[in-house]
This record gives sequence, structure tokens and C-alpha cells, in this order.
Amino acid sequence: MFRQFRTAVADALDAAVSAAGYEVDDLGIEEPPADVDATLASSVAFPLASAAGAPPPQVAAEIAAEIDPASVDYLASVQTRGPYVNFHTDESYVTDTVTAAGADDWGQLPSRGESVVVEHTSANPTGPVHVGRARNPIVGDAISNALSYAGYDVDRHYYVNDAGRQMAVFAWAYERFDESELPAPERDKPDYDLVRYYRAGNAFLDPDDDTWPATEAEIEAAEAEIEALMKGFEGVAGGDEDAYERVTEVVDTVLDGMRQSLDRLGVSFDEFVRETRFIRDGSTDELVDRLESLDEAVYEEEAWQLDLSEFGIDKNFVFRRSNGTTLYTTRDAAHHEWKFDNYDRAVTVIGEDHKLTFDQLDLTLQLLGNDTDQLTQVFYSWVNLASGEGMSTREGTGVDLDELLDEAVERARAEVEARLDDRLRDDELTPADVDRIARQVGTGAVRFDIVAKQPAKAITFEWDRALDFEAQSAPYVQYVHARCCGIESEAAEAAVDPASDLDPERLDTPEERALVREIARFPAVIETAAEDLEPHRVAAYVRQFAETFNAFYRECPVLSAEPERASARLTLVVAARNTVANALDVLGVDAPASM
RNA sequence: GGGCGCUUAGCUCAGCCUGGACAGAGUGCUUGGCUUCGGACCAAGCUGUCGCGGGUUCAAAUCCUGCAGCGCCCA
Repeated sequence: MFRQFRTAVADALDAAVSAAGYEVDDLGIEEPPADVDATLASSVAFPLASAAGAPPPQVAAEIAAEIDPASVDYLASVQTRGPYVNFHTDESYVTDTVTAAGADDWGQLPSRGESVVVEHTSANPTGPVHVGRARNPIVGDAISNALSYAGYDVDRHYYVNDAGRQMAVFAWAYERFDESELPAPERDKPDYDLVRYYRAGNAFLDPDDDTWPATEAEIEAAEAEIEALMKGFEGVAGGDEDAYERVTEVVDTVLDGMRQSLDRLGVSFDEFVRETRFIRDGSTDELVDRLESLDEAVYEEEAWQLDLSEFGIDKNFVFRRSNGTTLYTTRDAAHHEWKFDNYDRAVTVIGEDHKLTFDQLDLTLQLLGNDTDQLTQVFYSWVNLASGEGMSTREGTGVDLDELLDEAVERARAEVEARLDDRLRDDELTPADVDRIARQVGTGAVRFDIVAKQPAKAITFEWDRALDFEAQSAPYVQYVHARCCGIESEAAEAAVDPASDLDPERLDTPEERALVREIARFPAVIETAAEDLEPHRVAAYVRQFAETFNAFYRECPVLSAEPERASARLTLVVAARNTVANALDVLGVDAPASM
């Protein structure tokens, strides 16, 4: 309703400005501060004042007088306050908002008929997911959800780097070492199992690391084997099926473990897209041919490179080595052309350390004739560990996502159990409920904490802060959802039904009106979050929303109100629950029915 | 040396893209509120050179510019 109202007001204001004999580029439409009881406002009188030769308040009044509220959808009245023109909504705005928000798909915008692929996480399958990387799936999944709510047809991709040196080392190490030589895995999970080989392999190859001493000759022999593997799956001379199979076994196993961890976060993918796919199908070779024929292509220091200096990138982009192998970014370019062929838009969520690489990729794709306007990247900063904090049992390697989630769920469980005794509500929580709540609250707190912040800002990870269950966190919002559910189930028992034909005059207190206003904004918040790829806006909104709901909850008892009012309020509660549930859904945070 | 990003209350952060109503939350500290639909709650109070300087504008946390600190990347 808010979006319709905003459009209607913009049209009416535009016409009013013309009718008053003015011209302006920007109508200055904005949401007024909280203490102003209007749904929309305009500061258009300021820029017009000098042309009018009159003070802004006078211009504002002049423009306001040109608008006939009766001819504008949802507009009750236009009032000025000093230089501002304020727009107040009518009763049908309340009715239509609460009715629309009663539908389960509230916030879901109509289909745009456009497809978008969101690539995120894409961590190299070398071992367990690190907490520093956890920002990627959390932000990426929320962006995907926001786009989906905004009407895009969304696919979520994990790009698997299965063709680099790292994977060759891994495949070699997996065959080179015997399980009996390795320490016990830290967890009974495939990624923890396999990472032991990878670590042992790297220690073996590093002459300075005496965990696995090796002679120079041994290292040389190993390097030769690794080189052969790389050439095999990097497609030199047509590639090598055997090398591909050897690396795939390792990749699949580790990926399976990583996928389990991401599942716990509630993050899943439509497709795991393998880098080797673009070697095997010939698209990388074909792309290299096109790159070599570009004016910017040079052959220097025994490698084919692209000179991008005229585009402001001083570093040459090497796309084929002298030995015939291609580079990661070359294959990624083929990958992106594949995306362009199959989707209308592509979004990539990626660490800020890949900025240069990404700029090179973007330019290269342009030089190859692609329209890179359809490609957007979202960068996030690394998550730092505070000194003395967060060191894993595995020394010096930081915190794994699994450890973070274990700790989060454990702390949530302690919280649930501590509160069991003084619950006002006399429902019985079974042990299964406690499990569920601990999981929902624990993982929800982690996701909310991370998604609520702008990705560009560096975060320092601290246990206590990340797992703070106080206000401005997931549980605060989840609690509102549980409250709504509680009211609804009580209402059902008391045979109070939602109003079939809502009378907006039954919702006339300031708290009810404020809640309706917040509910109405939800689709517009989704739209903005999706357009700007900024899911943290949804987090800010839902937190504010929870506060508005709690004010309503305090002032407006539902079940004890007289019957007509009780029904109207119950309808509002249903609308509020849908709003909170769907906002949390975008953020990837569970909305518990009880907690 | 070059490029990009960040800097707002003691602490953690919104607001900046698209300039406009007294700069907002949480946390912390002080005080008050459960015979009531769920107290993981609510209300009141305290806390700011919006990193620093300059510019544009009727109006700058917001736009431009120089500098500093921090982070990331490149040679």
C-alpha cells in the first residue's frame, strides 16, 4: 500500500507544482521523522522558494492548496508544517494494508520476469568453513532471498574451484598419505577428515615445516606429480580423465562436509558449478582464442596477457601461461559468459581481497563484447579475530563455522533453560522444543548479527557480542513472532476470530496506527533491499518493527477488548506476524512459534 | 609508491547512494513497571568537535576536495 500511496502522492505533487506555476527536478518526497504524524512528506518548497520569491512555508501552503485529496488514492489530507508538505493516509489505507498483510505471501512483489544468478561463498574446498568466510553465505543467502521476494527468479550458485594448484596438492596428498599416519580428525565430518591430508601435504612440500620432513628429492618428485595432475585437469592437450576423477573424489568429499555446515546455517544452493566444467566443454579455450586476438593482448615474459593500463588498471592480466595452462580468472571469464547466456543478471558476493581480480574480470568481459551492467558484485570485509579471542582448539587456525554454531546453540540452550521456570505462559516445552528453540535462537542470532551490518565494514569477531541475545538481536525479533503466535492460539481457544470485514475505526489508537504504518512499508523495504543488494536494511526494519509491535502489545490488549475490537486487533496481529515472519525469512532467521 | 574501502555516543552499529524537520538505536549507567494476550518485555533520564581542514548550497553526517588513522589489494 505504501508503494501505491507513494506513487499516487508523487503524481499529485508533480501536478500541483505545475499547477502553481513552478518547475522542479526533485519532488523531495521522504518519510517524515517519527514524531510527525504523516505517512509521507515533501521538502519541495525549499528549492522553489527562491524562484517564487517567497518563503518556503508560503510556497508549501500554495502547493498544498493545489492538491485535492479526494482525487488521490489513499490520501486523506494534505497539511503543511512550516516549509514541509505532509501527506496523511485515509481509512482505506488501513483496511487495505491489514488485509493485504493477512496473506502469507505479504512482501512478495509481483514477478519481474527476470532471472538472476547469485554466486556466493565459493570457498575453495580445502577444508572446513572458517568463520571469517561465514559472512559470505549469510549475506549471499539474504541477498538471494531479498531478490526472490522482490520478484526475481533466483538461482543460487556455489562456484567450485576444482582446477587449481591447491586441488592438485590435495589430490596428491590424499593418495600419498595413509590415514594411520595422521592425527585423529577434530570432528566426525568429511571435511575435517580430509583436511588432515591437505595439511600434511602442505607441510611435506614446505621445507621449513618439519611436521613432515622431506628431502629435496622427495619434494621435487611430489611437485612433478602435482604438476602432472594440474596439467591433466587444466585441459592441456585435451585433458586427462584420470586426473579429473582423482581430484573430483577429494573435492566432492570435502564439499559434502562444507555443505553440512552451511545447511546448519540454513544456507543451500541450487547448483555447485565446477570450474573444470568450463575447461572440459571447450569454452575456456575458445575464450582464450578470442582474448589473443584483442588489441590489448600482448605476449610478454612467456605468457599471454591483457594490457589494461588504458582502463586504469596497471597490472597486466595474465590469461595463459607459457606451458599452455590457463589461470583462474580466465576460466572465471568463461564461467561468467555462461552466466550471461543463461541469466538476465548476475550478482557475486565476494571478499574485498578479490577487488582487483574482479575489476580485471569485468573489463575483460567488456572487451569480449559482454554487457557487464548485468553483473554486480557485493564486497564484504574480512572478519577479524580479537586477540586472545576465538582461538580454536586447533591452534592458531581460528574459529570454524561449526564451532561458532555449536557455541551459539549451547548458549541459547542455557538461556532457554534458565528461563523455563519463570515463563508466564503455561505451555509445556518438551525437550524437543528446547532443542528446537536453542537451534533457532542460536543460529538466528549468528545470522542476524552478521547480516544486520553493512558488509563493507570490517568486523571483529567476539563471542560475547556475536551471541548477545539482548535487544537489537534475532531473539528480540523472534520473540515478537512467538508472541503473535501465542495470541493467535489463545484467540482460537477463546473463539475470537479475525475480522472478516475489517472496520478501520476499530484500529484507531496511535499504537495501532503506528503498527499499520510499519506493516505497510514492508514491501517497499524489500524493494529497496533488493535493488541496492543491501539486506541489512531488512534487519534494521524488522528490529524497528518489533519495537513498534511491542508498543502496540503493551497498550492494546486483544482478547480482553470488546468483541468487535478484539477481532480487529487479532486481524492486525496476524498481519504483524506475517510481516515479521517474512522479514525474518528474507534474513534467513527462523521464526519460532514458541520460545 | 599506486588503487579501493572504512572513520557517527564509553562500546557495537543504523542514517550517507537520492542534501531538508532537534543526529538515531542497542549496550552501559540511574529510576520505575508483572492478580493482565508470553518480562528474551516496556517507560523515563544521562551520554556526540558525525576523524580533521577547505569548498559547493537557502540548507552538509550526507555532495566535492586535501589530509590523517585503520583495513584490503598491487608492485
